[in-house]
Amino acid sequence: MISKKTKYGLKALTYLARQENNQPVQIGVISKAENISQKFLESILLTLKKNGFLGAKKGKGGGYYLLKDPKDIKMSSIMRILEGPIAMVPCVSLNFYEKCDDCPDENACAVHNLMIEVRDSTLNIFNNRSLADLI
Amino acid sequence: MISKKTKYGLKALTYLARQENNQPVQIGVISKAENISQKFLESILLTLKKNGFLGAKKGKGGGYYLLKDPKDIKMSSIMRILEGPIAMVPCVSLNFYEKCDDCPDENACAVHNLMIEVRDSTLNIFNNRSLADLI
DNA sequence: TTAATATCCTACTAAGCCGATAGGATAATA
DNA sequence: TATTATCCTATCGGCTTAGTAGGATATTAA
Repeated sequence: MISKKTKYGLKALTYLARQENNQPVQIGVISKAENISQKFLESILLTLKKNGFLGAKKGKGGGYYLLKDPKDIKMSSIMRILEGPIAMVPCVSLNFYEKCDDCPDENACAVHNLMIEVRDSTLNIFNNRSLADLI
Repeated sequence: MISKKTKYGLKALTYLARQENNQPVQIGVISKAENISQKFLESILLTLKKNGFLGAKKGKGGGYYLLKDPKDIKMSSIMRILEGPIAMVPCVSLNFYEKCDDCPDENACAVHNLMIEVRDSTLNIFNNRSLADLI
């Protein structure tokens, strides 16, 4: 299960991707259109900005806009910023690896190997889908 | 990310699946072998019993044992009992469906359709892997 | 019958995360 | 200089997770 943060972030990104000429859109506009708490969305867009997905313009006529072409924004990169690991177990994560306390030997762990399979199949989707594909 | 409950449950099930003649194994034995808190494992095995995966025998020489052949226990059924939904969003779950508050129209939701894809690919693995495959 | 064994059951708790809110600081525009 | 809109920090209630405590129940063996 992904968090609401991730879901809202994805919806906001697709909203921005649909804009003509990539014009800045204000938080309030997106939050109303997508039924998202404005303050909550504010923090989400901020992290997307800090991670290089969005640009922002202050003052009248300001708002958020995409910094890259939707075709060049892989779903996997968005998911990792918003949700964190894509893997179902830390010991199988490529970008958020963590050793399991209970496993003396990872390769001997039955769960481990199954979760590698799941990770790869999910990753296969997220790596081959861009923001443009969501529209 | 799956919970420790799920991970521990899977490990315990594979432990039982490895037993000769499907002999009962006590909680304490599994918890020591797999480095799991005994009391926590106790509650996990209890839910697996209540859901028809395990049988139990009380008193000396007792313990837990599998009720079915490991080949006949699909990963998807285990995951649903231990972890709950396999889908990443409730509105895409086959067994735990829930409508999203923020979506007036599911089919118009970009996230929705992507998550159906992910669900299907994950389900494809969990439906075609049995407990026997984990050993 | 009694003691030992091992599951069964209910309740509780500390810690952490999630979703959301509050209130003001900063920067850009008119 | 007023207005607009992002930026930033701090906080909060509620829920879940992982684990603990303590005893009830059933089975076995002496």
